[in-house]
Amino acid sequence: MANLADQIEAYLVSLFESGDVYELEVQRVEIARFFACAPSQVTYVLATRFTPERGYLVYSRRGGGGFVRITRLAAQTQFLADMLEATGHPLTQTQAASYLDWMRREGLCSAREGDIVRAMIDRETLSLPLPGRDQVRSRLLRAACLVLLAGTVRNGGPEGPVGSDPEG
Amino acid sequence: MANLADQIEAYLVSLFESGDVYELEVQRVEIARFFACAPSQVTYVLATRFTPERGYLVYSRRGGGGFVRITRLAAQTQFLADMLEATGHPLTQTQAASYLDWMRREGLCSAREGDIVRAMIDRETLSLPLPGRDQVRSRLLRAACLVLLAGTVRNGGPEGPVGSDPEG
DNA sequence: TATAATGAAGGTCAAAGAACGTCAAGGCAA
DNA sequence: TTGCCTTGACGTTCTTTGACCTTCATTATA
Repeated sequence: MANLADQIEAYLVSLFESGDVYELEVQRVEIARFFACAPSQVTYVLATRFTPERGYLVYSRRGGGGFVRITRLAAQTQFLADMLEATGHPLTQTQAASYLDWMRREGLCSAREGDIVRAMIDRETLSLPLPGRDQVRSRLLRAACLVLLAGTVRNGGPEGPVGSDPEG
Repeated sequence: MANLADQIEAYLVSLFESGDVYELEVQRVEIARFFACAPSQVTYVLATRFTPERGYLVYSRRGGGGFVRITRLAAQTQFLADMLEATGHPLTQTQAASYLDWMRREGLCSAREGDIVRAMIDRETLSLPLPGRDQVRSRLLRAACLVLLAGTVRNGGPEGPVGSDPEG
């Protein structure tokens, strides 16, 4: 178990625990320097270890002042894991709605938050042909759930991504 | 927040907030001197952060006695009309996110609600080819806005403590 | 009085720099 | 020999700067 990826993972986890925080902001190149490895190695660790299924969210920003932010998701229950698993597959409007109902009952989201997501995954709103529609819906629900589970994800305002967006 | 652009943005926003004003008049060269940077850096910040989509208007005048005036637009007036107009045509991720920034600042949605919608309209989440992606995004934002605005009318202040309102 | 010169703003744009991401190819271990 | 690791070349995004341009008010000049 002496491989680098595991060491880097352990190091990052230790930062979470020693600091007792739910959010970490590091620089990829710093970690790479610390472990004397290629920066892309850090990306690899983030991609394989710090996944939503394992309870983490990763957000990064390029350019000067760039960084990598790792957020630890709130409580991990079996149902949440199942739901994240479910959002990996196409979902009908009814299925998606029932997940939202559940989250609402569990206090994981407010009624209004549920309404927002519900409106956005509505078939009329999506207005896409059917094989793809359910796939897009599941991705949307997943994205929403990740934010809900993150507790407080800072992603906008002065800290958020900014600038021209030719790609849309 | 290691980069200059973010610092300058934060500084300008703080001027708005500490003064509790909707209009600011500064000199580009003064800001540049204060931050010990090139004046064009200030122009860059204005161009990327203080955009109409984010609810700001910038007017400037050259020559002796020149200045830069930043106006913070209030949401209530033309906001709904503009937003619905905007959501009638394709929207890039940056444009959409900027509208969300604005709504949050104006108290039309909470930070978490903004994050949810932002995550759902992300290009990675949508994962659709480009001509259509921006169209779907605009429908999604529109759907979300309609819920947000309806909620505003119903209960007045949406800007509650983030994530602590499971009944709301 | 008109006009020209001057200096004081801010604007534009392209290039360089600073991060992070992607991907394919090779390495290594069970 | 299959499936992770690891690396490095190359790509994208965002920032920062500096050289050069335009606009405006003021002052000097014909």
